[in-house]
Amino acid sequence: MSATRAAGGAVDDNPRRPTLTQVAELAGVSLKTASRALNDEPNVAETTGRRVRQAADLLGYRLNGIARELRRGATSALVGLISGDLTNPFYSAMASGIERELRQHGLQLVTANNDEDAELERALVDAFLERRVRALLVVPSGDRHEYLAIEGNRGVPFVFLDRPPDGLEADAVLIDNAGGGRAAGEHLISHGHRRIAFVADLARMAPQRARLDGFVQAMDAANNEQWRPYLRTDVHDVHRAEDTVRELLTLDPPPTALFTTNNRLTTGALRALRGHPAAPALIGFDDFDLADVIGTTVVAHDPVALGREAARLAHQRISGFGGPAQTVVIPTEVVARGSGERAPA
Amino acid sequence: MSATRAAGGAVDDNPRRPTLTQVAELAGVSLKTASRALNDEPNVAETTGRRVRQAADLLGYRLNGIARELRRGATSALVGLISGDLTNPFYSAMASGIERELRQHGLQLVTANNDEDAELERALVDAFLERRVRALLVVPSGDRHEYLAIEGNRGVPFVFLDRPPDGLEADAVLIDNAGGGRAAGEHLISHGHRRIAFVADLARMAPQRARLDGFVQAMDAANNEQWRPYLRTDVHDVHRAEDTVRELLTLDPPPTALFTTNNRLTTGALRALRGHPAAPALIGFDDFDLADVIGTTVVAHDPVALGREAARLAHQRISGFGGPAQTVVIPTEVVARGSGERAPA
DNA sequence: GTGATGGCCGACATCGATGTCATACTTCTG
DNA sequence: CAGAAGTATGACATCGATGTCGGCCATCAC
Repeated sequence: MSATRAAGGAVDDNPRRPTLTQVAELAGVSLKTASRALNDEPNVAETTGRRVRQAADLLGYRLNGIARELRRGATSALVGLISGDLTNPFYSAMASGIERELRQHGLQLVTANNDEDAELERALVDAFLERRVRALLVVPSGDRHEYLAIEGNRGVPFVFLDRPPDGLEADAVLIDNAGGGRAAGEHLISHGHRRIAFVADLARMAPQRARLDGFVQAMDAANNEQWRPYLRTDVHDVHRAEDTVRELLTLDPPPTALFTTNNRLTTGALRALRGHPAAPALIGFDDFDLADVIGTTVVAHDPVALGREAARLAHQRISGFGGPAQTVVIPTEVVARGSGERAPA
Repeated sequence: MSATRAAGGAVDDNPRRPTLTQVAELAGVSLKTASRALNDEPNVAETTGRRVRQAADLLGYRLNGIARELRRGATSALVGLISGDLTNPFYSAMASGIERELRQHGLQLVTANNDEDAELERALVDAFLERRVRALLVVPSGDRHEYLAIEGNRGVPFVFLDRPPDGLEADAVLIDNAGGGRAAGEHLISHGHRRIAFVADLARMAPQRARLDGFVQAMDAANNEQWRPYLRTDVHDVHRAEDTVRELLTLDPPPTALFTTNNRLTTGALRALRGHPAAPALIGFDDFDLADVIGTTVVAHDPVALGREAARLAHQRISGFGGPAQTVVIPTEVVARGSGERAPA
């Protein structure tokens, strides 16, 4: 009862958890009978059952899920998620959607951050497979995913989130990136803009390319070429986004509108534009908290739904569905809040 | 090679993963030798090792971590986190800090959402203990945590995050809530405010009470009683916060300043204040993205550090540290950005 | 009274890995 | 060349649970 003992260290006389065998011994029954009693299996006398449960309580017995899983088929109730940093609200919203959906099916989410690094990602996939996860949800950072093809056929379903699989067929949940990019372009065009800056993240990421494709479609449809000098890609963090936007504003002539292609870049742009006398119009991909308060027009979508759909697909596979690979597309919608409706200067 | 087979369903002739025994058979060695070879243990002839590794590759063998864990001592490499919804940036930042720290020690984070429900929380704790997690990190929603005391002594370390343990001694990482509350109060007082509204979340949550305590200290020190009519507690979501602030503004006389005690409430307040001609001063607990752009003064702290410290404490216990319970306090700091420096009307 | 039925229980194999110990075969030592 | 020391390997027990099967006993039907 000393403070030391109460502190949660491994200090009991026997810090090892009691096993079912010990419970059985204390109750004076066989191992198997104890197992039956605690699992509410039939054919256990009521008094026996009570004795076993008392013994279990007394010892503080807790079933060993690892042993059970091994016996039951060496596959856990875990589903792995490999994504970017959870401090990015896009990923955390996704994770939240996944977690909620999985819980309904008695599955648990295990998360890991790939740091947008393909090498680390492979290692994490390996680690998860060794843990015998039931399914793997991946926001892939690498380009080629063939190495997963073998696994996909061995009973561990893969679901790709936000970025399409390359080199194998697998379930995926994507955002309508091209549609969103096009809608943003059309929105700005319809408000009279021609010199539109396109500020994008790493071009190696497929969603970024798709957003550009859609945007280009809108520009082509409007016969507008004036945006080309204002194309900036591979802007990967908030600070570089801020700098890039500042740089754009010094051009002559400056762009009259900006399209930032994800939440981080939009944040950077907002910082650069703060207090600017004649701020250009701004539209950002990804909705964000307080965008309504700031009055920022965005191409919105539902990242929680994205996660939920991915978890749903995974659960379908876990339940034995063997049909062809499916792709779910999450729609986007332009939400006008003021910044995207400013007229060109 | 049909589309169906490529789709990742369980469709191989033998969807079961190969076992080490099968690898050994194919390589023409004993089970144990195969184990030695794949684990780089000494005393394996080079040619034998090569044969085993080839066989493993050929079969697509992947070690069964569940079996290994059982043999090695029935304890996994998992650490559980039970918190509120990850869409709350406070929790997701915490989770990110935890994940990063754990990874350095080869541990994996498993997350679960307690929905702020004490009943569900107990069930989740049970589930995690059955999974034999190495440690449990909890943002408790319930008030009493005695039921964890037994576990703490059985070798599974507990770490409490954001809210102190009640009814047992255990490691904890807390924010300097009282200090932050006091600082916010002093800040507003120093800018001439007296009629200060205090808008708080559920009073049953200890951090909320501590923030109020600190705030009251500041008011008492300034001999100010005028804030009392503007105390509002148990405001639990963004919408109610918005409504509450609107209501406060209709009072006569209205408060000249607001102190909202967490990020959600601050968001609600910002919505209510949007476009208001003579907005009261505002200071919010918890920093948030874009607070700099909006110009919102906050009591800031570092939730990533909070997570990191919790993971550090957990790892310390896992490594065998048996000392008394430790409490780490994360400091707060008032970050002035304009909204908190507005003079009283 | 005999055989059949069903309830209750325990012995033992099993899941897939690792740890212990024994054994065959080299190689070294004096 | 005998004995010691070291290398490469395999047989078997083991982690903690569950599944299979068989035994014992009471009850019941005929």
